[in-house]
Amino acid sequence: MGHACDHDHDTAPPDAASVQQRIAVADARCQADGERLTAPRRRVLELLVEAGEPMKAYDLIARFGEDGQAAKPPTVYRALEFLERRGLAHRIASISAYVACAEPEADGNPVHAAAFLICDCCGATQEVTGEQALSLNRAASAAGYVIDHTTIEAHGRCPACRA
Amino acid sequence: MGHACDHDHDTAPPDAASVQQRIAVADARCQADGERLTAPRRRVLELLVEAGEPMKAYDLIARFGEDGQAAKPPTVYRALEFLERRGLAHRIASISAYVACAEPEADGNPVHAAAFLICDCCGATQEVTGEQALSLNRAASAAGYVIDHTTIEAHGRCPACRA
DNA sequence: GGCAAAGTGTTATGAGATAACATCACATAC
DNA sequence: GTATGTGATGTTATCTCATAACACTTTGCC
Repeated sequence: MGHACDHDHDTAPPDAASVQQRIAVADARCQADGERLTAPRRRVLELLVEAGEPMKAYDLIARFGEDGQAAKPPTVYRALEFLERRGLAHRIASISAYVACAEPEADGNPVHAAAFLICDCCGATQEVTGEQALSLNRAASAAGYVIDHTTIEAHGRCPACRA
Repeated sequence: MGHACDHDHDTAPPDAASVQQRIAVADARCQADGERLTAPRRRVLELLVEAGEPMKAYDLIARFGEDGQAAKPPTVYRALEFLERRGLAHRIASISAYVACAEPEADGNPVHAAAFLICDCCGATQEVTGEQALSLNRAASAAGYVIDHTTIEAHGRCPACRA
């Protein structure tokens, strides 16, 4: 996503090989679980991993076709739903955007609670551990709630933009 | 907001007197800070307090006029922006809804970090203390981020709907 | 092959939010 | 008490985000 600020941002996008590497791992894990990383799902994941930062759904739609052809919205939204269900991507509700998961299944659980630090200046987003989610779960238990999933997002300025 | 479940929910809406009481307090505080709780702002706050649970922007728009006339979207969105800025209401990003603040300025700070427990069954929403936000702020500091505001929302089932 | 389930393509539309500009209300200075 | 600037509102139009509904295709299984 774009930059609201005027200073430099040297965010290196991942090289093509490591992108394909991550997709291969995702593919293998889907197969192991009896799920299919089909062409549209793979393509959306590829776009998210390449971007390395949150992307808007309609940016994914616009860039979906390798030839510059746009996809139809349901194609991308369905792929996003799948990727989220598998813990391969996350929706960031506060900015209506989507991002590839930084550590898919790091804890052995495909769907994990994630928390995000989002720079409102350059758009950089960092996924942090689910520690906040645990704290939230404790508060929920105390109130008698049973939690399904959490949305934890902090907005501010990253070290580079803070200057 | 509506109920997805079939069992009973006896959520008592606040009586008219206590609604007006809360609005009077909000009004006094705005004045003390040199802000004006104008007619459309007051009306939106009134609708939110009466509801006692999150409301969609377009429900506020539809019910804005006392005579059943709808408002124009910017009227309500501008009022919501003001109420949020003053800490009198919160946006719940994960469901694109708005709710009156449970404890305006409880800590002396008009704009405070809030966290929410949201029942996906009956729509009941509970605002809990900013403890989670503090934990998130610590994580952010460790990563060099400076935080402006946070979005902390847990979805699940409340005690009544858990049964 | 025949079947059921999951996935995709396509059209259309619903839901959420804001840009832009004209007008109005209010406080302050003169 | 009137000029002036600022903040708020009214109004139109449009933009962004997301999904319903239905036809068709692919896949895995018997």
